[in-house]
Amino acid sequence: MATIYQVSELAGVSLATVSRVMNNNVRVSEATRNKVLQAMEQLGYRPNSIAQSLASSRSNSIGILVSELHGPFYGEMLTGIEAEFRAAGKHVIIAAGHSERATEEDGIEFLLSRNCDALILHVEAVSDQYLIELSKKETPFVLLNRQVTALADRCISLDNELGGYLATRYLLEQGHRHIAYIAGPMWKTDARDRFHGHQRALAGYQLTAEDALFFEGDFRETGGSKGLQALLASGRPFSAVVCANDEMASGALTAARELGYEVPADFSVMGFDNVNFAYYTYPKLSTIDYPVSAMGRMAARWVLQQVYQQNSIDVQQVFNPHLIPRDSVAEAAVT
Amino acid sequence: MATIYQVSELAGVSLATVSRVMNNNVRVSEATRNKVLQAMEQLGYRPNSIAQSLASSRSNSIGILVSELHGPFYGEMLTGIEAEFRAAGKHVIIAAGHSERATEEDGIEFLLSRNCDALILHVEAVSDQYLIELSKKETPFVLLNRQVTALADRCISLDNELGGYLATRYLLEQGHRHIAYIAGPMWKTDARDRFHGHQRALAGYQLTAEDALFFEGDFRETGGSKGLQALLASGRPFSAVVCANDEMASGALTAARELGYEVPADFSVMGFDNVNFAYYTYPKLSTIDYPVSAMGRMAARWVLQQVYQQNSIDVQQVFNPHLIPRDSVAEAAVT
DNA sequence: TAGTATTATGTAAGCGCTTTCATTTATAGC
DNA sequence: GCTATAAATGAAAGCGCTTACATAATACTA
Repeated sequence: MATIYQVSELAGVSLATVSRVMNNNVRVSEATRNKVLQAMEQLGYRPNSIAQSLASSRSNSIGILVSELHGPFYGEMLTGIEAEFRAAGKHVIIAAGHSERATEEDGIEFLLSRNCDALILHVEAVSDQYLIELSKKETPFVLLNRQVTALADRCISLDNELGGYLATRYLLEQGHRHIAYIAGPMWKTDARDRFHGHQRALAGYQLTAEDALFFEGDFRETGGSKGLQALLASGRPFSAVVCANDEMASGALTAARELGYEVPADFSVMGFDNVNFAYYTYPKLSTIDYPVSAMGRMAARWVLQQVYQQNSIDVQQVFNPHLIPRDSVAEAAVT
Repeated sequence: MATIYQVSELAGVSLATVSRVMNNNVRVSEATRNKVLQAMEQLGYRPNSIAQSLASSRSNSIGILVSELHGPFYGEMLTGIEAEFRAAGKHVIIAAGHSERATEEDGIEFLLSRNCDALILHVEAVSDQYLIELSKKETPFVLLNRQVTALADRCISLDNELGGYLATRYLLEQGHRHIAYIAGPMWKTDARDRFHGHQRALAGYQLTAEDALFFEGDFRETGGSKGLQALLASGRPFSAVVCANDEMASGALTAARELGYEVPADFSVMGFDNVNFAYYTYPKLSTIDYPVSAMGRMAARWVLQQVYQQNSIDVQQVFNPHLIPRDSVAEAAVT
């Protein structure tokens, strides 16, 4: 591989000049610039990004930590992030945190050791305190889908409470009064926030959430199916179930069918996230849209703005969810 | 951030010694090793991976190019790859190729410019010739899910032909004789191979694929639904449809329902890939398992073995698909 | 115990760039 | 035409490591 030195020789200029035309931040005369460009062309020169990084102490790499690499949710997020950075000539280094504290901390440590210029973190298990400590180190980071008050300016999140509210309000508007809830793991903030939104919506109708109609799931399909079974087994009547995410809603749908119930005739089911497969369930899932790809892009822009000084970029920190009515919710039967 | 120099000072040894204990490939006495370790600890030293890379001309990074970052398929693949490398202290740099020639070539160029030690490529649009040229450059690469004869030793792939064969043979065994086929884009090798397997299975029963019962889809849900509509519209009777992947099968299922057909009572549907949501469709999709995560891991191992000399690793190059019978296929009605 | 083979450590030259500072060359002013 | 200023280029010192090669310390042999 040709080096900058060989280019400089061939072009008959100094190293510094070649470097200048590459970075074109300093004036170089048309004539020399052309000589250099031509020499580069001729040698098939490609800059060594490692050497550039070392000399400039900029790695042009951004570390991304997400819980999982698979699953409909993170894929969308990564797509948004990658597209934005790729266009800016930066690259992403990816690590998975698996929603476990040790693995998440490990992943962050790993990315840090890779000299990332910045980090985009979708962490769930790590403590606020840890993040606050991390913020004192030199590597800047944004948090996706997490609210830490002390780090408010680095958080890009969805108003999960509002989402929970919208889901339940929609069911209430359809006449449902006995609404079951299959939550995510309640140690996760988003799971709690969504549930709080649910409670607020109920309160608006002078109702409260009943313990018998609550099930704490795991955000996965099995959580939804187990949850539905448990709710049914409780004997407490309900005409609708809101699930804290689409995976669980899908599980609930499957379980309902297996147990001989028909959705939405026997009861309505509401999801959350609007992941791509929500359109392909049967019945098509009514859900709350989570603009995850847009939020991923926004996190990338935050980095571009804060770390790479691209000041023309606007950053939006809080996103609003909205209702996607489809076929899994029907009006409550008049009683 | 502390540098190796400060560590060496504090420990009272030379730079070289510090470097040696870090890489522990050369003997260092217990006593000095401890002094150094302690100094590192005390300074909170973390090696600068960029400097290491420059000096050793090893970036410890592997470039991954996949068609998309989202979708059930690639997510699994990435998960397998990342897990394997992370354990080995390597990191992955990810780019998306979007199944377009220009973007794929661009992505490869991009990864190359990042000084990756190796590349794992899941490319579809790029020509064999291009890959052969690429193989002459210094950066080694593996191909996932692609067979290039001249590069046979770098290909890790699924026997797609066998998969196609298994799918159709299963339907034949269930008594189906009029089997429609919704293919992937026929310019993609895997789409073609799967179809060839289909033909071979038919041939085993003295049958041939009928043009009227063939539809070329796009590997996405809409392809499946459009495909089914087209097949139905052709007026040609069939009792089963094999779809070249699960997404299209899911689309076909949805379309069937919307058009008032019941699967598998009115006709059977077969998928391919066994992506995670195949279990959550209604009815649960009978499909062909594609061990994509295992294949991703294997690609990572190939790199570990070939590039990082971890000789203890075994590499398997061809994977076999197998049948996953579920609920979307039933026996053909006796006529 | 001298002489040699080993083992442990130090010295210093890069790796391929960026960037400051110094120097040269062109441009303008009068 | 000569000086003052600006613009273009070059020289060289790093960036934080690795790794020959050289040297010092230790162990082993007879």
